[in-house]
Amino acid sequence: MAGFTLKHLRYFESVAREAHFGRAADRCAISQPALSMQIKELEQILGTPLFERNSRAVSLTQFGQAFAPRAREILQATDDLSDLARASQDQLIGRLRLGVIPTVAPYMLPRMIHQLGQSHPGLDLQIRESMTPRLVQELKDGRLDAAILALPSAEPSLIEVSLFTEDFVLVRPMSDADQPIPSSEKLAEMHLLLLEEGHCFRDQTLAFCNIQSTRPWDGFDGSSLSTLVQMVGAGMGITLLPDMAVKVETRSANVAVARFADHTPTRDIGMVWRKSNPLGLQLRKVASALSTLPDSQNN
Amino acid sequence: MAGFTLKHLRYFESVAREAHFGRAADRCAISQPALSMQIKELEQILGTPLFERNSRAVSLTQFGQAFAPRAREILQATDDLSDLARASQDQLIGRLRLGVIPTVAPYMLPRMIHQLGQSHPGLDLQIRESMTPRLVQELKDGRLDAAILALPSAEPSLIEVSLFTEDFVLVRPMSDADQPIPSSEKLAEMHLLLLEEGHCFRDQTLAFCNIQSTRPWDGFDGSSLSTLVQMVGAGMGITLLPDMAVKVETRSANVAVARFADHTPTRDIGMVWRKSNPLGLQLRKVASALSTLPDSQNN
DNA sequence: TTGATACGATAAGTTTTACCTATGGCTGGC
DNA sequence: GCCAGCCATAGGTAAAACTTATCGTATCAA
Repeated sequence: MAGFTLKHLRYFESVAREAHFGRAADRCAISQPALSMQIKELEQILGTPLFERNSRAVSLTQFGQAFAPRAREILQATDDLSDLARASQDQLIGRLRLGVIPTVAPYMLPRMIHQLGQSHPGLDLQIRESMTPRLVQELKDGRLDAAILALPSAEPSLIEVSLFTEDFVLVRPMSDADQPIPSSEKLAEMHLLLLEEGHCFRDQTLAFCNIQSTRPWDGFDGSSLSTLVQMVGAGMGITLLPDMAVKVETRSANVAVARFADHTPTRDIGMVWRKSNPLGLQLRKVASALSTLPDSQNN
Repeated sequence: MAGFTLKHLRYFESVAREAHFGRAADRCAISQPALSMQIKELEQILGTPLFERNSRAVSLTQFGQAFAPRAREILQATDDLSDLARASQDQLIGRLRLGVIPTVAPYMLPRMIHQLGQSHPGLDLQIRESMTPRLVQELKDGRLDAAILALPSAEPSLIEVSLFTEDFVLVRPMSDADQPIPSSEKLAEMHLLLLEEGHCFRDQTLAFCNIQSTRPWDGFDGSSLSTLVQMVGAGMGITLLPDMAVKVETRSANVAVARFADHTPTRDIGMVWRKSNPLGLQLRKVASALSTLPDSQNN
């Protein structure tokens, strides 16, 4: 024997409230016989009568009186659950596990958290900082919901949305400030300081200079952009910086910043998530909110 | 658009638990396409996906994770309400989901089923065999109605009713049959064969011998009492058996059974259920019917 | 790369269920 | 005794839910 249904409970509640099958049926927008049958079925399922049908009146049995408040609780809980569903439609709420690559995280996170706090109240942002391959793997494993990294991710199972494009700038010792800006070919012959293996920014820099990334490298690799700039300040060479890092990293270093006039190297920062993630729409809104961020720093 | 039904919630809960449509469909006793359609319909009603279907895996969306505990609460409340109805009969009828620990089930079940068939016609007995911690958890989750295990359960939310106390007996190779019965201290120094980690009977045996259960164990653990007795018969050591297992397990094995004269180790087998279960009165009657069982075997 | 496999979605057909209208049967009041 | 009010029953219909068979796609091994 199957259990009762929510419909049974709604009909029961209606009869209990009206103490009248006909009016209760109206309230339920069904016919009186249909209601009678459903109540009868409910009583049969429970194995106990719920109502006492006197010829002129309908009243709850003792068991019906115990049943009614519990039934109302359940109906209330289902209504609440429906509301929960509705409330979650429009905008992303709850946990968002977001991966960010190391050459973006320190410069973007403060404004990002601030921005999302404004545009997405109720969002529980959980940040993980890792290099691209690991972020991609964790996305595919379902351990991240989305990631911010340099496009393209070269991963067909992910959706990519570009947030903004940013230039690379040249950072060199202050003593070189009045030198002409070297071409990318010249750069390859200079003492170019790079991030460690695995950073996509390292690969992008090498690509710009037309250097094979597999070529053995004789320089000292830095583990962060901050280290690289300090090394440049100490006269150990030159480096490239992504635009968003410039202000923070060159503030207190004895280095000169120069922008390329032509063929400026750039990278495209984007947000990615699984194609199969049904929150695509909401994630797109998050991305949209984040794409306004670089504007707020350009001054 | 009509709201969701309890059936929707049950199906949802099943898929959420199994993370697999096929297995979930089996559990619900319907076909996989029917389940897929119902889940799809539920998602449409809610206006939000509940599951993320990767080709190889099914996982809850963030909303699904918020939805699941509430859905379970509602299902639990409906089960309680059904139980309330059954509590108004004076004898338990309908489904009884009963958990039994492995060192009791094989020896008690046949008589138990027979006894309840007599004393409780109309009872639909569903047995699950698991070790104590899991049974307790499933009781608390509302996935079991009652369990038979060794007392105490150390769980304040459960009611415990003792069914009977049974002795442990010593089982050793037939060649040792005329040896004196060792003390519990002696036992600890002999080659004592034990059940695997997790069985309460293992812990009770160790406690009797004053052995720390955290102590690394050099013996081979058996996965059933039957295996242990076979190992004893093969001369690999000695073991203890609960009384109810003796007749069945030593019948065809080349072992000697000895009872302890003094300080006999025992365990208290009892039935437990949630304090909040409205069927307490009826379950007490079931326990009472079961407590007569050991008498019928004592000959 | 290709073929096998696993798994959820889709399609077509059938059974079950919930409902409608019409009617029956009981009760209390006029 | 007849009428009015009310719930139950009967017969028929349309929607819902389920079945089996099949498809599409992703994964994995050869």
